[in-house]
Amino acid sequence: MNSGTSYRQSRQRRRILQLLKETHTHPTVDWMYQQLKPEFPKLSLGTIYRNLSILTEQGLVNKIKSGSTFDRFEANTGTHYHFICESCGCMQDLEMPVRKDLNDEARQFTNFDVQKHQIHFFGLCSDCRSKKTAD
Amino acid sequence: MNSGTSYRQSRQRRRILQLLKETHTHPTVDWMYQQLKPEFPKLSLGTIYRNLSILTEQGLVNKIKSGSTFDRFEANTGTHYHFICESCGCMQDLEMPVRKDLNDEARQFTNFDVQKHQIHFFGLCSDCRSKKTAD
DNA sequence: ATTATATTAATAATCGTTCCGATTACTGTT
DNA sequence: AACAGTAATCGGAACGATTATTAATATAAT
Ligand SMILES: [Mn+2]
Ligand SMILES: [Mn+2]
Ligand SMILES: [Zn+2]
Ligand SMILES: [Zn+2]
Repeated sequence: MNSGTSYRQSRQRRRILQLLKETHTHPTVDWMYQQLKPEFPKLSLGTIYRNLSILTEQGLVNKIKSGSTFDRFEANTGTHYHFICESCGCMQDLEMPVRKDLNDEARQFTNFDVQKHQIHFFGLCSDCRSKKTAD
Repeated sequence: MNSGTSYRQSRQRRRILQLLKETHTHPTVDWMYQQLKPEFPKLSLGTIYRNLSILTEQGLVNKIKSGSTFDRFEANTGTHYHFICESCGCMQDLEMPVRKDLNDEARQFTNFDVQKHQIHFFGLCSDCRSKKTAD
């Protein structure tokens, strides 16, 4: 990546972060590429990947292993839970408070040093839900 | 896969299931391949993948998207939570009871049809923990 | 402006997984 | 026991997502 030395600023990286900040859809690399391509006609996928990993390293962005074959990203770096629609695959934030007590509970059942946890809820999003009842 | 018609029996599939039943390490495809290769010298990776997906379809096996670049599998098909060591990457079952009430709680914060959830706990496993204090 | 080097675009390489065609192995029928 | 039908196999090619390489370009400091 960039061992030790300082980072410069680039239009591309600035826009990638900005784009992540103004959306709540947990975008994929490909989606971001499509979005920014008109603006940077010579944009390459490698640039997206490299900058996302720099931004992640800097703590400005979260990489989400969504359970699909591809990763998702978000600028919302605070801990929170996710809902994933099993029909359309969309991923949405849950406002639900984080249950740190679950870590304590987990500790009671092991001798592991449990530090954090992640919850993914699954089901049907509101859109897919109404589509289903419409037949 | 095999639409409608019945499955035959094969030594390979039988052994793949058996192997999964006698281990608790949530094996990767590659590990299973290494294990069974001596027993089936002409074994191919495709055979492991195909049979795991048949067994999964039959509900005898769970595919786990572990958050790594590769998938893991288990014959323990009941719902349960996992602990993942951030140092060595091992994955272990938690005896902790499943909190179905979390689904209800999640429903209060959305209009989604929340059906199930998954929890991954992270930290240091007992082995890595003791290695760390040993310096 | 000159310089040093971080960043880029383009492309090749890698990784885990799925797909394919030719061959082999089951299983039920004559 | 020979046969026919068709799953299951092997080996390798193809695939999609990601990472690595390299020469050209952009950025920031002097
Ligand atoms: Mn989120
Ligand atoms: Mn398990
Ligand atoms: Zn949906
Ligand atoms: Zn460990």
